[in-house]
Amino acid sequence: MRKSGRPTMKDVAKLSEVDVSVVSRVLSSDPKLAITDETRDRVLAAVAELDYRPNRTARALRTSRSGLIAFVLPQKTSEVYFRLVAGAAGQCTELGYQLVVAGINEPEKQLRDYESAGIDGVLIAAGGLDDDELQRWAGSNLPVVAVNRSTDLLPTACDLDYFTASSLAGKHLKDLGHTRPAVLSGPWSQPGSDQRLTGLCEELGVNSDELTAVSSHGIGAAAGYEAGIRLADQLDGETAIFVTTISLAFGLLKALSERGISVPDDVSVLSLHDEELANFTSPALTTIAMPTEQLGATAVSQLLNAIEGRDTPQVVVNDAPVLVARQSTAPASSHQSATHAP
Amino acid sequence: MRKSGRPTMKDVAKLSEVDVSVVSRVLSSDPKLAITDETRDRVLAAVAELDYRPNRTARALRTSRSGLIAFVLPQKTSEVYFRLVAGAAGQCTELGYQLVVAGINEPEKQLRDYESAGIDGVLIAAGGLDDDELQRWAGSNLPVVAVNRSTDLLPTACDLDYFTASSLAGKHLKDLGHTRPAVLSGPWSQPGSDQRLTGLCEELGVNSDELTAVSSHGIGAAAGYEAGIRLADQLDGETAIFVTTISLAFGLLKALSERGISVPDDVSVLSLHDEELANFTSPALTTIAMPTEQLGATAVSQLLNAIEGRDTPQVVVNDAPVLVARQSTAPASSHQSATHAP
DNA sequence: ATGAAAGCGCTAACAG
DNA sequence: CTGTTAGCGCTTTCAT
Repeated sequence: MRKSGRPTMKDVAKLSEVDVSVVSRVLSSDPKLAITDETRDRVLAAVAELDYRPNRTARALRTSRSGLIAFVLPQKTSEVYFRLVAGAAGQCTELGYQLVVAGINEPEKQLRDYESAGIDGVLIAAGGLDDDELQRWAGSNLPVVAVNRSTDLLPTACDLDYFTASSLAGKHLKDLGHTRPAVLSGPWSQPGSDQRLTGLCEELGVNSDELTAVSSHGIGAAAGYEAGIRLADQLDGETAIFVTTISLAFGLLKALSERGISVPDDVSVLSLHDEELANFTSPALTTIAMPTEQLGATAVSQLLNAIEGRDTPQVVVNDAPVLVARQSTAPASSHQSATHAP
Repeated sequence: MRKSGRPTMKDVAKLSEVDVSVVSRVLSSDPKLAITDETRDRVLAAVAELDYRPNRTARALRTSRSGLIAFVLPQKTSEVYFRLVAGAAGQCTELGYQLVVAGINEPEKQLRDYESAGIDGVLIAAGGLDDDELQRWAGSNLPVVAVNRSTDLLPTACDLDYFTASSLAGKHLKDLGHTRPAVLSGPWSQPGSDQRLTGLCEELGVNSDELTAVSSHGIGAAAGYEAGIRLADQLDGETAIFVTTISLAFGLLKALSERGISVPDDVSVLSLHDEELANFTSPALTTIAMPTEQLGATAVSQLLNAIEGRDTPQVVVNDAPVLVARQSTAPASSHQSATHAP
């Protein structure tokens, strides 16, 4: 065992000629501590002089609070998760926590590892999980909050406002004269119960099962391409395609171009989530930008609330989504047609 | 203070009727422990029965080893870093460590935070750091290893084999008849000393300062676009463009298309690093795929070596890069010309 | 082959 | 207002 060599509280106590307990109380600004300014200053001076920093491990052992939280992510992931992590990491830094990340594994095993490691709570990126798997994250002594998914399998969940987002999408399409868009969605979406569609349908006054819809088998561009080909072949006069997550849209654009369907002349494309690359596709992609980093940050706050035993709203809605109109959407016009030679 | 309620070593000791020290030694498979199989079995049985898991915090306090390592990332980041983290995280799980992530901040402050938190060592994504900043990461008691950058400012550094990668690029271009490619590189690249160019130049038999080169002001597609416009306007008969990192290439493609330069008819484009989206640009991008996840994993191993005081090679080269030929490169032919009307 | 005992550095009653 | 004390759960000499 290497001695760390760093000064301990005892050193500070000695130098400032008080007891360690006083140092401890000064440093944690114990509210019910009455102390002369003189003494406090002496302690603080000693802390500064020795360049003392508390040993968080010792503190953790004593208080059973490590200041560590974990974020569990899908093994196959995408830009969206990255932004989530960035938001969460920033908030952690802000609040003096450390963020541990790991790919998702067996929930039970992973949770027990985290308990063993003294992790205070865990964030689970639940966007792609089915109920069964999510359920398995619930049976733990640790506070667990679901991120990017609404659910009541867990006491706390944070999600983006997909209803508003899809309403925005619907409104934009309606304004352009598109009345019955086709839908390209991710693998977990269940048409009809999918909140990413309700706003759209409401705005357009259609029923979700009237729409031509295709589900992808994954969340990457390749999955979007594959599903996009299927969708292209199924198009029946639709003048627009609504995509529920952006990476799919990148693949779709390619599929459409291969099928000789021109965007936005033959069909408009509009996707949820925004990212820098949307500016650089051809044509540049119209999107609904979602506050993804915000979601990450909020999830951290919620988890800390749960850890402290404070109130934790079941669902948290963040900043409003915003439409970013680029070149992939255009007015529907009578000469439009998505039909084409095979 | 909440009692955790989990069984401790004492409970195991009691149940198996031995001393805690014996339990400890059994569990850490102390090599110089002589023990009857009978006793060991009793201990193990108790461990199983109580579902005992060691308290890593207590262990950490005792051994000054937390089992935590940190990965410090740029605030503005890209897909490449994500892959790095994925690789590192996987390796950590493999080896029983936890990976803490954070955006880069003030090195001194961050390092002291990490010391205070008991972090065992830190990985710094140094690809975009200048020497001064990197230097500031060196002055710490913690082992620090630079990732994605070769340097001798730190005792340990891990990097990809950019020499081989750029040789591969050079060879591919030469095979196609391109002799004097233009270069689009990231902000930190210093032409001439840049290892991402040496292999290319060697293969092509040119001097790096003979090449038309433009540096971007960032690492995203937007930066690539901006620099791409500048480069397009500077093109002087070049039949190919070599890009040192892929996100820039996405922007470049757009810039070229706006300038009416057709890829690959007018100019071929070839980029370092591969990602899924390279399949979905138009045209699909030819790349040199680098073992980025591997780098993340190797960096972790190196850091653990450093932590254990074992040997740490200054530079680690991983799996070989591989050429992924797609549609953005084509043979140079006499009718090619990058000149164009403004 | 096993047990006793001393702490790692910190916190939180409880005394004084 | 400040000091004493008793651990948190574990590892590790040193005894036996």
